[in-house]
Amino acid sequence: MNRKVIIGGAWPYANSSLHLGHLAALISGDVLARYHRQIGDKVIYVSGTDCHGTPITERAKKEGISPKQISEKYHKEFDMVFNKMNFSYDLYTKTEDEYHKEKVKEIFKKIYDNGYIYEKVDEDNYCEHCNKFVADRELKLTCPNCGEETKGDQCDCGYVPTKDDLKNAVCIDCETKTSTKPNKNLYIALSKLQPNIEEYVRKNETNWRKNSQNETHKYLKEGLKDRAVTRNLNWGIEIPVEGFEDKRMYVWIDAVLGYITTVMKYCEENSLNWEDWWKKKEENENIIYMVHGKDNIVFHTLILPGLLLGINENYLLPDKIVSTEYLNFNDQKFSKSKGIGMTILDAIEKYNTDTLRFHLIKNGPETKDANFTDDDYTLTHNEITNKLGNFVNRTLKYKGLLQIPNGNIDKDVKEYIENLYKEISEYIEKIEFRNATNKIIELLDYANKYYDDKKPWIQFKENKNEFDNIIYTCAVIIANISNVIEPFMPETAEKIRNYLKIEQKTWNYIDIQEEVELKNIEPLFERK
RNA sequence: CGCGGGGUGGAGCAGUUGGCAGCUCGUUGGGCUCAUAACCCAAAGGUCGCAAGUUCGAGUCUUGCCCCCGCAACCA
Repeated sequence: MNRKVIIGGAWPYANSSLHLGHLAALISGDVLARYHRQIGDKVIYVSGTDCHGTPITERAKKEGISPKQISEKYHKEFDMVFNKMNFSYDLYTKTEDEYHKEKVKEIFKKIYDNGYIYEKVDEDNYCEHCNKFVADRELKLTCPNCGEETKGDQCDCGYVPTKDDLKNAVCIDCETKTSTKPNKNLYIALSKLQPNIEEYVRKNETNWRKNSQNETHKYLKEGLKDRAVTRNLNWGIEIPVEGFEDKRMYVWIDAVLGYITTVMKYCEENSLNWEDWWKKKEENENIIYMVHGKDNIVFHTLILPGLLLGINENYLLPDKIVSTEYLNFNDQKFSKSKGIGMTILDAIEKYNTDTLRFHLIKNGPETKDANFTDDDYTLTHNEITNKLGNFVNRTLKYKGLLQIPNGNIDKDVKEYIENLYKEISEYIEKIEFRNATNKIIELLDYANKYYDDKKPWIQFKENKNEFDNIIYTCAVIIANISNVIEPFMPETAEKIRNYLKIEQKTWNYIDIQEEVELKNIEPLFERK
């Protein structure tokens, strides 16, 4: 295969550490990237840190530092965490990146010039004392429903204040009563684009996860509403339209356009033409994946396509929407305030990164919410240790064995392996990763059973030739295991390649070199 | 009638277009000794939330009902 594949991992928001839930959602992207590279496709796998927006400015105010300092801190952490988890991004950048900002402004301007972004005057909340417009969440009022004090966007009791309620609100900073003032905003004309978006959805949704289809239908059915793309902030990307100098761009516009700007930047740096990836080419030559959690769905199935259609330059639209459900932690929602959950940083300290990756896919929130517990992880870790680690050990550390003997491959085994590549490919391309991991477990069971059925320890005494064949065949199985686990457990795959002197990862049945010397074979995992 | 997810052997789950109910762990018994007490074989264990319906046949389709979990913030 020689397709051009873009994989866009969701851009994590830079105001708190990443936790296992993020990892469970994003890991699919790395599996896809590694798999597609391995079968020979040309992959550009991108993501970056989402640095802008109100929550970060609020956080910065509270901590008495600049939004830039906050976002930088988390950007560094994210970058490190992804590295440690062996995410193979071709480019991981941030929305604060100058290149990104410039390109976003250019794209925004095009959409504006095409008439899909238009001006509208709203009556927005205004604080005379602070001399600025304030967002609903920057207002404080007594909830007319439950009587408690609440922010203006939504109360703890679930009540959403109306425009009328907000007339009694005060500014969260200075506590003075706010008023409203006419305010010019820019809107993206999603309502006007709805027919095109609908057509796009209809054509592509069979390649999407079910949850994205449902969520998207819901919005389309209600009718798309034009959405404000400007915010009264001083932190974010400037609006490239006259008269909006005091405003900044809505973060979701900025963030989803990152999938384009990063591909552009990567291509520039690597002497490629980005249009080969993002613009119309031959049929079945391009694939664009979007990987994220379920709360991100509409931004990828409606807003991003809306923007791309608004540019009106034959941009390709996302083909495959890979949206996960949620991961719970010990049966509870991840919650920073309640201290529920585990950051990826802590998980890296505590767990083996490969078995953690594998576990989060095998028991991940692929089609419905899943639960993470320490015990469940240990179960997966030990299963891999026993079935894979031990199989490698009982073959390559066979008592007294110094090198892989010359032997003949068992024909049935070869056929089984060849077939397995196809099956795993199918599952991965159908974005059914749980099934793919189950196939890998099946292979490990098959390998151990083969070993037991063939009884090399008996053949060693009775038929040395047969013994050689068995060990050789088992070594070939291990070589092929290294290929099929590469997308899921890259470090382990690498170790095996080193043991067997395998030059490169492929996605076909492979033999091994004759008489590979067996030196420095260490257990792949330690049991917990 | 607010929206969504789910109820399958002790636990966690899989069951695609309806066709003998599966997987992992756990339990019990056996085998093996190459290996990280790992590996292999076998057994026990389920009226698939309840009820009715469609059908030669329903975990799978239809209808009604019951129960559990999300849907304020941080947060995928």
